[in-house]
Amino acid sequence: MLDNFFNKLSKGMTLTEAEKAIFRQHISVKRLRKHQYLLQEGEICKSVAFVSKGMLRSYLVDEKNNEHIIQFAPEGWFISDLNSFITEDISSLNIEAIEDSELILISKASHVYLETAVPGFYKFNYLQYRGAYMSLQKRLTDMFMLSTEEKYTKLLSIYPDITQRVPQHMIASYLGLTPETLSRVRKKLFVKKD
Amino acid sequence: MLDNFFNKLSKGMTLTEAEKAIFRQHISVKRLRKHQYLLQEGEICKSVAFVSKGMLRSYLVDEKNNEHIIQFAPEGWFISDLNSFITEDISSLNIEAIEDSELILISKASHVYLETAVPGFYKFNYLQYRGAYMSLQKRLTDMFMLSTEEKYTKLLSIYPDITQRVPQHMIASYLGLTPETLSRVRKKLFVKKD
DNA sequence: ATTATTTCTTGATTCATATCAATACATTGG
DNA sequence: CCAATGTATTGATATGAATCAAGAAATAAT
Repeated sequence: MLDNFFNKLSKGMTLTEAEKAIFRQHISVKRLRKHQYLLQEGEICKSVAFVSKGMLRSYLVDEKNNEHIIQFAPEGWFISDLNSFITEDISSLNIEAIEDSELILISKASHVYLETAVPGFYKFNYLQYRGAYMSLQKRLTDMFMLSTEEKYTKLLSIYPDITQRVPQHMIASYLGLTPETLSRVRKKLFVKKD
Repeated sequence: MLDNFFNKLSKGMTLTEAEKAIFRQHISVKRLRKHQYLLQEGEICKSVAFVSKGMLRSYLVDEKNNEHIIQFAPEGWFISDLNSFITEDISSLNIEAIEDSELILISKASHVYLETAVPGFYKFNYLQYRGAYMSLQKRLTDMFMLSTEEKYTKLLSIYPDITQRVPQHMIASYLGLTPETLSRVRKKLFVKKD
């Protein structure tokens, strides 16, 4: 069950068996059933979570009670409220399992410890965040440059199985659209394909 | 003139005099006058630039020839087309000086060298990208959650001197607005303040 | 100084998407 | 099985921002 996690690490750093043992002592495993929360706004984000199975989403709620999805995290991804994790301020984010999920948690203390105990961990984190930064930059420019229709089709091309795993209104929220608008966009797309 | 650069590095890592010497051997200095380009679309991004003086912007041009500003980089910031830098594919970004500027360039080969020659450089980069990732996440959620007026006032509160240094139509582009819309938003704001 | 160029403002109109409202459809739970 | 809840569709209308167009203001160039 830690295999996914060590696999992920191995992609950004060299990882010895001894180091794996150190990791094992500094992580914990958590299971969430669908609809359960890893974090709710107002709490402090105590750990970074690696998703070894299932899927989570993080979202914000605005004054009008609209949800805005920040991130989906299927297996192989990390999720947290980074800002709260680092500053230890209260979080404005909610993180919820949208499938039954298995998580590997790294607490702040453990993270700090691992950074010095496992030298390659800096490199891993560097590559991890650099990649995350690049993806986010693409997402932002897509928001600016693409039409609503293109945003949706591009999302499908990158994550083809997303419609099977994520309800449509959440996809709409992730794209910054109302459910109604996404429904109409899809209608147009399917008419075209006939 | 390298002081700004070493200061920046020191904020994320410990930096010995010996390491400074290594850096000096692996960086180059470049001056750009206003309107000159560090990178134009179609080229390969050969280096990451640290802005020690002045200010640059990176932007994309869409099919309708509209510019979309991705980033402003005043002194103390890094700028590049990360994607092109890493993959060595051609860039779709333009990077232009919007003031007379002084840059410190790190080529790809140097970057790779420095990562191993200066152990703390991983830590620096990790923190750098982690911070950049968090800022970008805020920018994205602001785009989703704030009204046009709020986007502008928030930008002003974070970068109060931006109106002095950056033409208004570029601020509009950065916020994803047309110049006309920003002009009208400002009019409303100033009427209110009377 | 005077012209040229860039930047900003203002008005009229169009367009895309949000909003509001109702209904259909699907899934879950007692 | 039926109610309850959650999810998706569809229509009518409102709204905010884009677009088109013209002119004013500011800045730079000769």
